[in-house]
Amino acid sequence: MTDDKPETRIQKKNREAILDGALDVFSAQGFKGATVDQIAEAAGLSKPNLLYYFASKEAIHRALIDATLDDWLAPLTAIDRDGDPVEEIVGYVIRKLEMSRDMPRESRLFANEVLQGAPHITDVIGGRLTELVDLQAALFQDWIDAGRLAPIEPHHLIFSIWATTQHYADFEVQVAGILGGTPESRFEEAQQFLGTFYRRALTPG
Amino acid sequence: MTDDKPETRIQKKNREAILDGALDVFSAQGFKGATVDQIAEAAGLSKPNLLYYFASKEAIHRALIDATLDDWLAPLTAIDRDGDPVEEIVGYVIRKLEMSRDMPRESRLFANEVLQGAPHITDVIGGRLTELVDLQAALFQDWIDAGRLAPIEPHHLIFSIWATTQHYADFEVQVAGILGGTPESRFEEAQQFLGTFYRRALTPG
DNA sequence: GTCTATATAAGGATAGAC
DNA sequence: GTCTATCCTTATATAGAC
Repeated sequence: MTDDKPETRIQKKNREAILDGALDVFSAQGFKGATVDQIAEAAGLSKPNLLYYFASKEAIHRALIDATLDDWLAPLTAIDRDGDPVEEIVGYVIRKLEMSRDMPRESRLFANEVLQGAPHITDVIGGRLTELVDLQAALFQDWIDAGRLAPIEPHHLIFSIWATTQHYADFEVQVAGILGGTPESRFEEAQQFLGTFYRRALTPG
Repeated sequence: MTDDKPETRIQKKNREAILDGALDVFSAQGFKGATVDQIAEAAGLSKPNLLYYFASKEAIHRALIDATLDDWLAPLTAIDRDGDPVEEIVGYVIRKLEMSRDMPRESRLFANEVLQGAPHITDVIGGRLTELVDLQAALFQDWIDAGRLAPIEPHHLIFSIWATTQHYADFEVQVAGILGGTPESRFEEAQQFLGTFYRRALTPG
């Protein structure tokens, strides 16, 4: 166990604390609304010490996007071509809703980013994301052509799934203000609603 | 025509220019991301001159929310209890989609606000908005009880309508990046998609 | 009502001691 | 690696002349 590795245990711990704190702050306030001071405080470090690990606020944000993007897009690739079309898509809806419940900060991080013109992820949208979506949309279209899914434009179907599921994370204050109840009860209702809704809209015949 | 009225023509024109410029800037960058300089430039005034009309950045934002909120919530009250339930709700969906097309700045203004915890409109969410939604949700429930609408939780139905329609304004860069085409072609597709989608999910039997 | 100049504060980033 | 002190830029807001 030599020690010339690029990352010591303490460095790893600090980097993780910084990224976690940055996720808190960027997701709640957006890029410009976030301050390095707030991130440092959330991470339990002084500002200069934080800037010893990351060269700038931009660099923290970039690292955070890099660290979360894969997780965030993962469900899109988990749809099984050999499964039942309606159940596969409803399953995707439910997974996305669970992510809104379990990773609301990530949802808001990307919502803030896209809402303000996606200045830091233009390459992702123009590249990987479009490829992934086109791929799944083609699969949906195959299912439709085979009569196993009610005819509907697949890209817009994907948008509707993103919109309806991420809504519960991104606009949570509004949802909570209107519905009341607990986070758990709200997500249970949402799960029930979305399952029913998408089954009706997608079942052929 | 005496001149002791609180507002002259030139004041009115300047106030409107400021609010219009502020709508540009706040909707694109959020409250913290916006600067008074940018708003002044968008309004065609100097910064001190702008601050002659509004005491602070906060005051501009408040005035803007006040000036746009009524328009933004109007469609919610336009649903006709005596119409055909499915067509009334689909009509609401289409009106909301048209608002995403025609008032994208207002959509993003409120999206920014809610996404970041609605610090400036807590009273609206806890008050007027909840009342309006509860009222319409009760109407939907009546329709369901009468067997004229497929059974579905009405509050979540309203959320889904907001989410799916405002998505096209709030996340336009992403939608445009994935779909390509023109704004017109995208909205036509969306209209087609959402009409089909909600008719299927809401038609009873 | 509108401008130039400026006060004042916040925030990003660095210097240099330890 | 971590801290205190500080620099520098940006941004809100005001003063005061015209």
